[in-house]
Amino acid sequence: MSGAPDPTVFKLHDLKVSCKSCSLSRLCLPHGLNEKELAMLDGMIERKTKYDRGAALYRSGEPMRALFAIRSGSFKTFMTTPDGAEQITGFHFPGELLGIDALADEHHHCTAVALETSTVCALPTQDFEHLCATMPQLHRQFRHLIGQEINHEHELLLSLGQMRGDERLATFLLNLSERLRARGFSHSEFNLSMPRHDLANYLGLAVETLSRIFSRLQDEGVLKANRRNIRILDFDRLRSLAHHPARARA
Amino acid sequence: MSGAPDPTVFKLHDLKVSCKSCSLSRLCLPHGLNEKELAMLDGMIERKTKYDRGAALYRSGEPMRALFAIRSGSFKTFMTTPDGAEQITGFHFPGELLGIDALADEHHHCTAVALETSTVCALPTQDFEHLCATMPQLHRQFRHLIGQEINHEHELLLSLGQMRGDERLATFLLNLSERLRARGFSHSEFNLSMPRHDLANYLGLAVETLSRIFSRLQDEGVLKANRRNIRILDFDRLRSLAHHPARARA
DNA sequence: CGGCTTTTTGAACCCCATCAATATCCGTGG
DNA sequence: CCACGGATATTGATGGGGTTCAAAAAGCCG
Repeated sequence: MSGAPDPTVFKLHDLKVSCKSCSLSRLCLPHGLNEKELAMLDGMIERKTKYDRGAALYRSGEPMRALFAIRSGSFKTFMTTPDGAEQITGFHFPGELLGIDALADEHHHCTAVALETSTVCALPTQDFEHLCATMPQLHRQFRHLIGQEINHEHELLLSLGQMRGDERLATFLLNLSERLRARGFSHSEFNLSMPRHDLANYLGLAVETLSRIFSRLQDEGVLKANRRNIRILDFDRLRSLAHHPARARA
Repeated sequence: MSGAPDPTVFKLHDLKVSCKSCSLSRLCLPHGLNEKELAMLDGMIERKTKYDRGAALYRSGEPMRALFAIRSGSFKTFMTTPDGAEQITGFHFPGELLGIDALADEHHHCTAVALETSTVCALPTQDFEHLCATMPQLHRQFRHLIGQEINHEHELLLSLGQMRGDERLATFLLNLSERLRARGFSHSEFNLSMPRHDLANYLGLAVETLSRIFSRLQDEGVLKANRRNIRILDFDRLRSLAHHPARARA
């Protein structure tokens, strides 16, 4: 389960990729930094960490060690109640930040687990704090990314609080589609990195209900879903679902 | 929260209260600042803003003017969809920060509306950015408050995604009770500042369902609810509800 | 006292959870 | 290579929590 990484897998050139040459930099913390600042940031980052599927980047309750930026792969973050119930609060992709749930008291309130073999860049908290103080642009981008996180959670609240199951799934798929597009992938066909179980939990549904919704959307020609593989056929229909056109629950 | 302040209560000396003498400072941005820093922060703050019930502090889409700290009263913040559906994302009380939903792109993604006559302290964004750069402790407290906001939204996600109606209400009441206690009010009896309609929306329920849940909890002797007035009679039962003891939806 | 909003209560229906069973995929070992 | 077992996913049947429609009751304010 845990990512006891085979040392031989890490070739030197993998470890030395810099922020400067990283294709994700425009989505990530380095965005907007000049050459000199970039170099400073680069110097602070530990880049060697690899996580296999199921490996935890951090667990709820642990003290915060670092801020993480995803380089490849994907993660889920979830809350846990004392009695064992879980709620997935987000799926995270390359260029996104992980660990800001520890902002309040330097301890994590979520657990982050890799959905597939993934790599992250780690930024020790002390270093980061110092860097922010000296680089206004880094600080700004950090705030920007936190803001995105908050906005995303607001969208999810809207979804869970107001929408039916099919509307939630439509919203999720459109959001995912956009995030993949922003990363240079196809926005109409992709493979989900999470099992149905996780997606259902994220959407506040039972696995069976989610499966039924997929089947129905497929029957209606909105998409084609073969297990993890999704092909969106009718974006307009999906969008109209996501905006649940005629419902005034106000 | 209930302290529906008579307008005449606001004499000039109220408007000039400084952070230093503010009873909420330990919950608010000034927490941990030394005398000199406190004076600097004080100098930046506009304190005269008062909002009647229904008045908007800011609206979704507007550019961010300032960061707000609530001094008295209470607010609700909500998301709006293109088709008019709303989801209340939070209720906010004295000492809490409003406006951080604009962190991503300097534009608000929520609307904030006063639930009763309320006053806020406004901190213009540019000033604040500058202050943060020169006062590490202020920066730290700002991060702390943002973290609290994120944590609160995670709790709400858990609530909406995993709990039944009665469990959601129990969770809300316990949370509210704690926040009131932290502000020196009774934690067992209080007046809700929001109508059923808003609370139902926040909890992802229909007004009728919420009303029925209140009635049932009252029949069971867990609490006494007379319109806005709530008296919690059995904290243990409420807590056991909030933790939905025997349900493994894992 | 009227007219308004807010809250509660009642009845019917529906989305979704649950229980149960089948199907499909995948990794492992014979 | 194929067989086997476990995890993952789909499908069916049933029941319950919650929404919706409808209306009455209770505050609130002019």
